Amino acid sequence: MTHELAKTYEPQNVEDRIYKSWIDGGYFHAQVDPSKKPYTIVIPPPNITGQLHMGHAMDETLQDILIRFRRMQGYSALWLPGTDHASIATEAKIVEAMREEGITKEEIGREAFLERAWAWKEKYGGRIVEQLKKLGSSCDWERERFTLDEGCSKAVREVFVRLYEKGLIYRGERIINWCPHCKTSISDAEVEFEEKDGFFWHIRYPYADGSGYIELATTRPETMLGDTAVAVHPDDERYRDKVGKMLILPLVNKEIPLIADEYVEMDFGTGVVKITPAHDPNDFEVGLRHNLPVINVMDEEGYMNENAGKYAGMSALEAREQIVKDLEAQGLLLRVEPIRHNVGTCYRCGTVVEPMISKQWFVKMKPLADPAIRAVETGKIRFIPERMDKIYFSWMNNIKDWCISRQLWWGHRIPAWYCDSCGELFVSREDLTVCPKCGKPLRQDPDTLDTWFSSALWPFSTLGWPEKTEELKYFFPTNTLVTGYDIIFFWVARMIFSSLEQMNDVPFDTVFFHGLVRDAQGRKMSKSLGNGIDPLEIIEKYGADALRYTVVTGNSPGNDIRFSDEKIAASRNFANKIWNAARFIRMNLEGEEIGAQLPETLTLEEQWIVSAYNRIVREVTENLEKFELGIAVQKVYDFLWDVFCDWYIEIAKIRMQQGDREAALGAKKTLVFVFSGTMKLLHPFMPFITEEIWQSLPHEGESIMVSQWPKYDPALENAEAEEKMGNVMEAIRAVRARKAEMNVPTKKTHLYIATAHPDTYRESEAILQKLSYSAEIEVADRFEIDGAVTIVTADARLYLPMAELVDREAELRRLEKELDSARRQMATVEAKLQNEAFMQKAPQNVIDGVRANGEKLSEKIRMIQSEIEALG
RNA sequence: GGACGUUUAGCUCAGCUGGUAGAGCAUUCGCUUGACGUGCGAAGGGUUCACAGGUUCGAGUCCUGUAACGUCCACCA
Repeated sequence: MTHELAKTYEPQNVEDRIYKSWIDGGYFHAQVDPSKKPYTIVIPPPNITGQLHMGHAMDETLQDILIRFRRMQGYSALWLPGTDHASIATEAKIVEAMREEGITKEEIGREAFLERAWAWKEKYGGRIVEQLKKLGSSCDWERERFTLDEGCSKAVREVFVRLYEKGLIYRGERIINWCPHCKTSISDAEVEFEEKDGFFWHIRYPYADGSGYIELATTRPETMLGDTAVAVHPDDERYRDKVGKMLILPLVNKEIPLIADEYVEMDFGTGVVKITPAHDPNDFEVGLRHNLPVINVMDEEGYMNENAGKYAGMSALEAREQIVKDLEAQGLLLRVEPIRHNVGTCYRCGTVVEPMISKQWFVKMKPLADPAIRAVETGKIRFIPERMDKIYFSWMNNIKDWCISRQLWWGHRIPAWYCDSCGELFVSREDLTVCPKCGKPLRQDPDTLDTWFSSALWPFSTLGWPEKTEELKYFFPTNTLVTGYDIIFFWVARMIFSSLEQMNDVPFDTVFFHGLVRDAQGRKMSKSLGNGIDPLEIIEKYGADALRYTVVTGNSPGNDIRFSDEKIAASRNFANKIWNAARFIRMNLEGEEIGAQLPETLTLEEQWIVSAYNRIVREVTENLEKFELGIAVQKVYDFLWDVFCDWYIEIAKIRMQQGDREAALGAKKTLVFVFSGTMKLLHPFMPFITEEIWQSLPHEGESIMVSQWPKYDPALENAEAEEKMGNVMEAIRAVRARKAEMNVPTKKTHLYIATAHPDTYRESEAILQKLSYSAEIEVADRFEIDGAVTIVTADARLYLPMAELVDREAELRRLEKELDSARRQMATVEAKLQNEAFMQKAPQNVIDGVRANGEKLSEKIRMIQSEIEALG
């Protein structure tokens, strides 16, 4: 297919059409193919509630680059897409929508609520997927999955039952984090600490024997209703003889003991801690050690419960105010001290979490963490950048049991059934209705599982596990996981231990971490700041390729990047540059039937560009294999713009305009070969424009995305041609610079070239003539020219006879300056060569390099000197 | 309290296993050079890469320490 190529690249006219052609071609679909090696990436499933944001844009772009690269290399490359049901986030959205209608989920009940949730999922769940397509993501959509679909649900239940049977899942009363807004427990990982202003209320607790008071301080006075002890440090002199005495808990008028525990720090605050086992994780531990009763004074909504006596029914905050007042009235409040302290908040809604005792389901982590630590230690899983492993280890080494039950409806329901008659508990793969023991009806646990429980299984649940599918056998373990460092605990760590436990293998061999996309000022993009940039608007305006290029260029693994108008504009300009190079080539191809092969024999400049291209092929491939995507794309950019366009196209014009059909054909073939190959190198980064261009040039095959990745070919390497062209280019630059300096940039002048290598320059005469704006060119080993501008390059002396423009004095000064600089460089070279330590210890190739440099310099110095003599 | 990251041209950032610094943007000058002004050519700009030591023949690149900024973890009631 051919299209008229517009003067500027218009991605809007290209992208959707190309994407559709890829889908229609079935190129995204990866098959189980024993003749190929598999390469697999599973997508970090975006939330169905989500809208595409810049974080996704970067994440998906990196994955698509890797997948497209491997696919072209001949792997059976599977990029498995899907979405996450995101229990808390989704449920919150639906509850919110219902609130606007004036109904609550309790009113309509579980079933009706879930119906709404699924309807919502059907309506909005596809939105993010459509947005991913806009980026050009080459996901295998035929294999799209959802964390709550049948297969994933089956996997979740299988894992739950297995872990339960192994004793790695248990139900128990522990301190958990309760979010009063989301009305569910959340895991430790889901608590974010925020520094907030608060108060230290200093309170007196009287001794029961009337022998005075003990002073303590608390930030949460309302919890005192659940105090069951007061603790001091065992070594604290002040209380040595008091430990063991009873205290009267104010307001409650109950006796509680004064105990000694190492947990208390003598130097902090008053050195006295009230112990509330039901509402503080540390106190809970203390309580266990001292066998203290646990009194929960709050309900799940964050209101004081019946244990709170007269405060029952108040919210925690109301109770706090009242309690402070009451203490004050009784003269037990000593003072109030303002402090800044860290408060745990819910990562979803930001509400201050309430630590409280609750009966929940937990995963016992220690046995799972050990193999997970080893997998990274031994290198079975590699983190890029490597430093991420420290974060991982520190978390895994200090891991606590994982609270997995949520008081939500949208999610995987816990497969546990209770018999209210005989009190038995059953955990089962199959739904149960009657008690296998006593035949009475069973009641299923109302809770659902933490969303991350299902995403932890994603690398294998999506491939069909627990069934033994062909896909699972072929594509698992997956290869690369691409994700942001912000979900290393939530997701990466949990996939690792889940996979090791269930599959007895790692889920992936490499984790490629990227950073955050920040705004132009370096701030995190956020809704509240309103500084978010919508990738879809960027795509609309600049094209997906420009967006993709922007998020990978100048970026290194694990580091954040800033997104700015300047950057996206620069990317757009690059796309336009490529576009016009293609336009030029196509224009010159009209009426020619040429293939995609190189000509049989190559001229010097063709040898040079092909050799340079060939090197780029090798380097870009290596960079991609090492996940150095930013470096890889930078190399393609530099080659395409600075080498191919700025030099080779200009050079090729000469032969194409000369009228010699054979010569022109050679140039055209070379242009096509190098440019098409470069389009392939660029394709993973900028898939749309490269496809559009590749199709418009002579090519073999249906699509660039299933064409073969260019291979480095040692036969194309030509150091001699590169050296020769390097000299020619240096001469051209030097002439241009001199003319620019003299304000006659395009003046056509004669050019005399005195050199020891005349062949090179004679061969390149036409090039020199055109690019240096020369009239006629003469090449010899030496010239005697009066009143000429002289230029000395490493390889030649160049004369521009512009007597009328030459200022002898100025020429002399310039040459002196050049001589000076050459001599200074020479001095450092000589210093090295005379340094015995250097000569002895430096490797031979470095010494050779310095020597060669020295020879060049001395030749240059000699030439400059003779010019100075000639002038003087 | 602990760990980690960053600190390189005016701005945003590259710089792999150590061999005397690069890009994009911005700036200045000059170009209707028949692919592209979203362009072309040329130029200036780092007191040598936050600072102080050290290792080395040689350090932006390795080690130690300091400072500023940032991130994560822990959390003292």
